[in-house]
Amino acid sequence: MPEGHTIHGIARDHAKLFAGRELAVSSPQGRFGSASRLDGRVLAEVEAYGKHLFYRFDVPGPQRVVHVHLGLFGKVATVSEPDPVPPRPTIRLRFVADGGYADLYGVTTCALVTEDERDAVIDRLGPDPLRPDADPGDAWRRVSRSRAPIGGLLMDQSVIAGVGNVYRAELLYRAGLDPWRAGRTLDEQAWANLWSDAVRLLSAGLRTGRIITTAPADRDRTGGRVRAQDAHYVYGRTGLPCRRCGRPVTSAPMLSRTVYWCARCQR
DNA sequence: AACGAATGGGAAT
DNA sequence: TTCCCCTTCGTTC
Repeated sequence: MPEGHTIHGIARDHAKLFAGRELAVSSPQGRFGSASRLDGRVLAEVEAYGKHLFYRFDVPGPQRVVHVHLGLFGKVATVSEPDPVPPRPTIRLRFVADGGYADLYGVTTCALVTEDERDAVIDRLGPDPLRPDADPGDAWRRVSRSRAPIGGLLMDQSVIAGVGNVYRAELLYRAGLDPWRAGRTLDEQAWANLWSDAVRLLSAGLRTGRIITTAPADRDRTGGRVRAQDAHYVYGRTGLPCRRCGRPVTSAPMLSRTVYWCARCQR
């Protein structure tokens, strides 16, 4: 689940459900030790940047921001009903308000930090295609100077924040780019196109809650809802025929993550 | 019951 | 580069 669009969706939903309200905060699992310092306090705002979430509370003292990073397995379950079910023992953090509640579990990071620490996290990140203030020029400077493969650069959060393994594969397919090409062999227009497609795809993901990257012409259009097996061009389709040329989709490890591509359509 | 994989990332080597 | 953390779920024994 957790690529940038998921995180921004959680921020949007939690702002609506919790911001400006007093929250009951607990850690059924016990590993979020700061829960009691936030319990009964007002959540001022929720912010998403790349794959990072920040919850700012009205509390005294320098530590007032909960920094959350879901990692590979982390999940957030949000329920817009007033009566919470008893929590599973693995729930790291639970927020409860009058109108609903949310559970976080399996997360890589869940910590109460200062504003400076929050700033430091964001300083390490590249531009986020889902933020209106994003400057793709910052990312281009990194890409244009790098010998690393573009498939790795798209996954590097200090280059561009929010793209994960699914969007990486699909963006490169849609651009016709070989994931193994060095960043510096791209021209500026190729990067501009990649960036604008990232804005388009992640925005669509935020809107629909799903990663759907295939153009209508490249999938079976019968039926209203896009079938799961029609949602992607190459991600998770090793050995299946490319939707456009029929050649079996290739996959290989890149920096310990599987990258998928069509060796004929992507040069 | 055991194992592997999964939309991630940081620290250690 | 390798290892380690986080949790769930489907497959295999």
